[in-house]
Amino acid sequence: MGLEEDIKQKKFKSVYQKAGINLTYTTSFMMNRNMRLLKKFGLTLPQFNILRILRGQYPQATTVNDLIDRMLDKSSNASRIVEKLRSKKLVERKVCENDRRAVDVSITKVGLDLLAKIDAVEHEFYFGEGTLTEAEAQLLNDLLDKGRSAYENEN
Amino acid sequence: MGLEEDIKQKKFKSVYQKAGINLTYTTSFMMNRNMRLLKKFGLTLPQFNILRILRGQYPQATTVNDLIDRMLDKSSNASRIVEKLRSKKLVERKVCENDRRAVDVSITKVGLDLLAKIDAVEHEFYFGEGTLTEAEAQLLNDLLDKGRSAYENEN
DNA sequence: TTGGTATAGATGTATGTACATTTAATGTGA
DNA sequence: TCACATTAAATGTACATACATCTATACCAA
Repeated sequence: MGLEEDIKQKKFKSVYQKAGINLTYTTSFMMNRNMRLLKKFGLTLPQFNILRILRGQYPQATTVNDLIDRMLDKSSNASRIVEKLRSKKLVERKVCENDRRAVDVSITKVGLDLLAKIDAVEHEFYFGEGTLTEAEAQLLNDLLDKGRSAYENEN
Repeated sequence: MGLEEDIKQKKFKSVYQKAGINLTYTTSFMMNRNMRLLKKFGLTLPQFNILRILRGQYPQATTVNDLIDRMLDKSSNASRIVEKLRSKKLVERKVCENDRRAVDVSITKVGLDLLAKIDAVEHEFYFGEGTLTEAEAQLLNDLLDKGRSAYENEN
C-alpha cells in the first residue's frame, strides 16, 4: 500500500513534500513497532537507547552530558531517563571524582543481561533483507545523508 | 557530515541497522527543525497537522475519529489537541447532529488565516530542490514505501 | 421494547520532550 | 584570593503520547 492510501491523502504539492511526509510516517511507523517490541522487556525507546550507549562504553562510565551528546534526539532530558533506569537497577550513578558536578553513569550486570536478551530480536527493529536489498538500504542511507547535508550549519 | 560523525557511532552491524538509525535520526532532525519554525506561529507539530487535515476538509467538519484516522501518528490523543486548538480559537467543536456521540470539528477563519501565513514558508519543512533532485526524492519515496510494504498486515 | 454490545470521545496515569530556571562545582582573570 | 562567568546536572512547567478505563450514545437481535 502506498503512502496515499495509508494516510488518506490523495495528492501532494510536490515529490519533496511527499518525501517529507513519507519520512515522518515511515519513521513513526517503525518506532511504534519498536516500542511495542521493547515493551515486552519493560523498556521505553529512550531508555533502550541510553542503555545501548552505556553498553558501548562499558566498562567505562558515561556522564549525563556525554549521553545527551550521543542520543539520537539531542535535546531530550537524560537525567530523568537515567533515574528511571536506576530505579530498575539497570544502571548505577555516582558522582564523578574528577569533576564533582558531573555524574558517572554505568550499566549494571542486570542491564547487560537485559540487552543481551533484546539482541536476539534486534533485527526486527529495522527493515531487513526480506524488505530491501543491501544496495537499496545503502541507497536509502545515501539519500538521507544527502538530504541532511543541506542543513549542516544548523543545530 | 555522515551519520557516523553526527551520532558519534563508528560502525553499524549492517547497512540495514544503519538505515534504521539513519531514518530515526534524519526524521528527528527535520521534525525538530519544523517544530522551531512552527513555534514562531504559536503551534506545535501535532496541532499543525490537525489544522491541515481540517483545512483539507473545509468547509466540511471532521469528527475526532476521522482526525485520528488521518493523523500521521495514528495513536495520538486527538481530543486534547483539539481542545488546545479550540482554546486558541483556531477550531470550533460542536456535537454532531446525526450521531450525538461524535464531535464535529471545523477550522475557523482565524485558523485558516494562520495556515495561510505558514504556507509562505512551507517549503522549508522538507528537503528541497537544492538538496535532492526530483528523481532522488522520488527514489526516497519508493524506498520508504518498499520498506514499509513488508509490514502491511500490521497496525 | 429491551438488554447486550459496539462506538465516539473524554479522562487518568505514567512517561517523555522542550525549554527555562536553579543549584552546585569549577575555571579564570584581576 | 576573590568576584564572575561557565559548566553539569536537576528541576519546574506546558505539552504530547501510550494505554487503560470510563461515560454517553447508538445499534441490533431476541
